[in-house]
Amino acid sequence: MKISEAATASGCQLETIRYYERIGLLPGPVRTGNGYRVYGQHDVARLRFITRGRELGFSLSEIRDLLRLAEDPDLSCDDVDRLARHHLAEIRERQAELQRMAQELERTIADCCGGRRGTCAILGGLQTPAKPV
Amino acid sequence: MKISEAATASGCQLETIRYYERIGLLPGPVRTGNGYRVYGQHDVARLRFITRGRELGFSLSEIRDLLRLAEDPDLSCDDVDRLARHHLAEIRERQAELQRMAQELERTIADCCGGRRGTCAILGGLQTPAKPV
DNA sequence: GTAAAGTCCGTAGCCACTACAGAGTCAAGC
DNA sequence: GCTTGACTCTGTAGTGGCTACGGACTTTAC
Repeated sequence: MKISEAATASGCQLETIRYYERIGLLPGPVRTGNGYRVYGQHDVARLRFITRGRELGFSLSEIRDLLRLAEDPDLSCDDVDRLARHHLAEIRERQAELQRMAQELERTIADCCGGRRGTCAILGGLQTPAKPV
Repeated sequence: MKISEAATASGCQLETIRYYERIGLLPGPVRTGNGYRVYGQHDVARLRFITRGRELGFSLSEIRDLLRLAEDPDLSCDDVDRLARHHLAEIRERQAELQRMAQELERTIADCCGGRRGTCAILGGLQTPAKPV
């Protein structure tokens, strides 16, 4: 299939496919006589794997690791598990950080009396470092 | 004060100060005879405002807007309030997204039997699109 | 006097794309 | 056969928010 079909089949953007090829995440496919890329089911599966990993927030380099692990059938999946847990911990951290931000913002917004600039609590809150929570 | 002192006083990295100047977020300061930048309390306050905004997850362009609003004392703070609320909504969205990711990852990790590659649920989960939650 | 630290400027790199420009190719309709 | 439009190719530049480097200059400390 051609690149646009592979894009549709994998849920990956067309330019992104070329990008993944450029950075070596996807092997360069067979070409037709006119130079068009030709993809097979295996390529689509790999693209889906990458896309899915991105949806779950993995970085491309993490996905590269996962793909390597996935392609070595002799290893136990301990490494995969470790990578997934590590990633989950990072997500939890980001969640906590967003939660802190949201709380501070909410407090600041609540303090806003809707008045004039001189008394604006939001701008005031931005002037000063965070209050300890 | 010199740039390194301004960096310490504002909690902003030295190179970042120069970067903010380059993109027009911080006005170019007075220079000494040798060309060194000289900052005052007002600059430090502005830098702290920016840094604080970044900590709260505002983009530099949002911060630019906030600074403009902060500097026009005639306006009511409705716009500031609107911007803050809009930003809060975005944070809430990102939180929800991370939550979805985390749940999926947790489920996938839980499914991992610790066995060999052929049966690895994590890799399997990456092959297939998300199950509806 | 010399060595270390600080400052200057400009540029390139990071991530993960996205968007172009300009050229070639293919299929359908006339 | 010709035109039109859709598709594909390559290479490059842009995004955001920094960070890091190199090479030149100045200041500071001993």
